[in-house]
Order: sequence, then C-alpha cells, then structure tokens
Amino acid sequence: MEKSDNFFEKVHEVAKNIPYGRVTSYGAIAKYLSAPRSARMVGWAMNNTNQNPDIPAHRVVNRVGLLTGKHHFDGTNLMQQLLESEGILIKELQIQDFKNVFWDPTLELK
DNA sequence: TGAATGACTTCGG
DNA sequence: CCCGAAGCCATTC
Repeated sequence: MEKSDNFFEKVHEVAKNIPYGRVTSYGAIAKYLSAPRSARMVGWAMNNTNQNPDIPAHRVVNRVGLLTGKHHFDGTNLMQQLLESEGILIKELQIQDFKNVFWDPTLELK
C-alpha cells in the first residue's frame, strides 16, 4: 500500500490550487493529468483526497456542475453549504452560473 | 481470472 | 443541457 502514485499527487495539487469561489470538473483535472479517460479515477482519488483537510474536494463537481459527490461527505448537505459559503449559488445540487465559476486547470494552471 | 462497482464523459435521440 | 445507453479505467470481491 501507500504507493503514492504521481497521479494522486497531481490530483491533490490541482485540487489545492482551485481558487476560492471557483469549481472544476473531474474531466478537466483528468485532462490536465493527460488522462482524459480516467475522469472516474479522479473521483476515486478524491476519496483519498477527501481525508485530507487541505484538499477542498467540494470544489470538484461533474461536467454540468452537479454535486454528484455530496453523498461522500460526512453531512447530508455539507458540500453545498461549503460552496455556498464561498459565494457559489446552488439550486438542487446544481451550481448556478456554472460556466461563470468554472475553473479550468488546463487554461489557468497550466 | 472474471465480474461488479463507481465523486465521469461522450454520443445519439 | 433533457434523456437513455455505451465506453473507460482503476479498485475491489
């Protein structure tokens, strides 16, 4: 165990680099990691990331801005509250003005 | 080894 | 971005 793959580290790094009040998608991160097919693995990696308090996993959603991962958080609506606290508007688990708050690592971080 | 699962994405209608 | 189905990839049983 504890193989510390570079893939996971990159996911952690990108997640930590997400600006305040911004969000990104799993696919965007996967694409940034040169693995656009492994979007699911990004989410899986988030499970490890989720255990890290330095990783704002709540800023990562699916491609349409839907909080698909909220079920993996401790609380019931914790993820939404965290995003709302950052100024992001959410309606029925879907981010409003998603394109406006979307942060693309391939464009901004790269 | 093979089958099932999932914090996704893309394609066709 | 509405809806249904297929594809991908790593992990787990």
